[in-house]
Amino acid sequence: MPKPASHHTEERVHLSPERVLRGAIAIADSTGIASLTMRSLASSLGVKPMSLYHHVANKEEILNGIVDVVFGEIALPEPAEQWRPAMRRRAISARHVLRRHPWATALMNTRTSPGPATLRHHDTVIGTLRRAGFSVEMAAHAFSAIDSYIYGFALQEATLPFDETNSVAEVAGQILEQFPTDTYPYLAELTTEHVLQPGYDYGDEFEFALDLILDGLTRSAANSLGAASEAGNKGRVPNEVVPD
Amino acid sequence: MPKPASHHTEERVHLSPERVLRGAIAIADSTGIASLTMRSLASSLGVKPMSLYHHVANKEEILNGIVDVVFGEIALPEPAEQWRPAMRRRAISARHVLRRHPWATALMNTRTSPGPATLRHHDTVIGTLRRAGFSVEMAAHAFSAIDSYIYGFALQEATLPFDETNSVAEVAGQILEQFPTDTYPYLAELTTEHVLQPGYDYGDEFEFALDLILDGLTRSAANSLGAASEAGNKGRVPNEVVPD
DNA sequence: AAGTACCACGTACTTAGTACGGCACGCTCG
DNA sequence: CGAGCGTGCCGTACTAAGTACGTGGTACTT
Repeated sequence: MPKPASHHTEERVHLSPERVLRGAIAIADSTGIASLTMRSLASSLGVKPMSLYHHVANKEEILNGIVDVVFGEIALPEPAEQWRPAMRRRAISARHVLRRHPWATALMNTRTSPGPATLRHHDTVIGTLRRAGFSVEMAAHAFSAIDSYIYGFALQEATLPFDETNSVAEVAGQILEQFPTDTYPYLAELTTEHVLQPGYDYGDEFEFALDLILDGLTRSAANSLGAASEAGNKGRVPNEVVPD
Repeated sequence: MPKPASHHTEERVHLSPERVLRGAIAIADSTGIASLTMRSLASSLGVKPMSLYHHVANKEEILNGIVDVVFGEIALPEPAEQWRPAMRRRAISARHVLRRHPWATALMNTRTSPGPATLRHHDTVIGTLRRAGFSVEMAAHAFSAIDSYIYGFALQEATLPFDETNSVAEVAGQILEQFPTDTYPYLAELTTEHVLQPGYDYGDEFEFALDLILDGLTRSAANSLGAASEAGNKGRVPNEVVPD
């Protein structure tokens, strides 16, 4: 028999900022961001609440931290990759990550100080565009366009009121049944003829507009390069021509 | 002299669900969604906290309610409007509304039961597309593309850590100064050569990708109509040809 | 005028974030 | 090898916020 367990000794856990953040993400993923409290987090780590404060300043810092961890999970472009496949791969990776962590998209909003993984992510993305020949302004356009779409899509996907337990059919039915069929006729049509069809998955929608945007950027970037060289900066030699 | 004011009589306020929601929006707009508590709301309405519960079931219902009010502020397409200008006008209106209520975008995420204004909004948008000749599937594509972009842009705009008080320059400077200049070279470049330029306004970015998406939809819709008529449903007579 | 529905209120309970100080453990140094 | 000390976990307790419950005043109805 081991010595009579004082509450230290045997099961002393030894936290760390990383363990705290990982635990926080685990709770948010499994039971929702609302159920992430300092108490629930401590308890899941086998620790009392106040112990957490030796590793993080406060709950805000935890929230900042887990958002940055999530950003770190997104696949970055490889240096050698061409801009379009690089952006496509990154966008798809981002969507997967944000679907794994449905709370993250909304949480980003309330954070104003980006962490290192976030900054690195942004820097790499912009760098990929710039090295492909995008002007600074055009890179800003592209970055804003793609990222807005990613976050917006993730936000909508996260808002969908169905998960594994209740299907699309149930929820959509419930909402529409509350009203006479002709109150929202087009919504009803879209729902019954599209959303409720077997095999429907809203996630499949993602790549449609992603490619739409990438097509548009390819065109715009080509134009702006043309315009730019007309404007006289022919000396510039991007190491890759913009279109694709 | 009026009768000795029992706490009723004179200053009896008479709440209503509408007044409660309006008050809630006022607080969220002026001091942030975090400062919207049942107590602060009650106090701003000249009432004690528990009085609110005679008009709304709980705080959740308030949050659902204010999100729906915000949706109601977005300009809907007119029945006679062509799809492209209609979508453009609506998108721009939505961005303005979501900028007036920066808390709304993130809050949408946590709501799963859409209110009547939200449903009406969606129905009108889908109807505009369908009556313009979009197939059900194509309307779903377009709806998802445009709305994802709107919400994502609004989310990014709301995340920007500057408002009237502190300028872009200060904040951007603070973040980048924490690191050696070459840690995030492309981010630094974009910031100094673009974001910090006089007259820069992130909001101007919105219409660039919006038009990109609308262009892409115009093209895709034309293709899908072509494909559809080849597929044999020539009998269908949309009252407007899709492209523009 | 009496009854009644409505609705604001006071009190109090629960959950959550966190300030403060105590104290066990194990490493370092004499 | 033992005293001292830093690290970091814990107990207590305070504050803020959501809200259940019961009371009583007000004004409308008959």
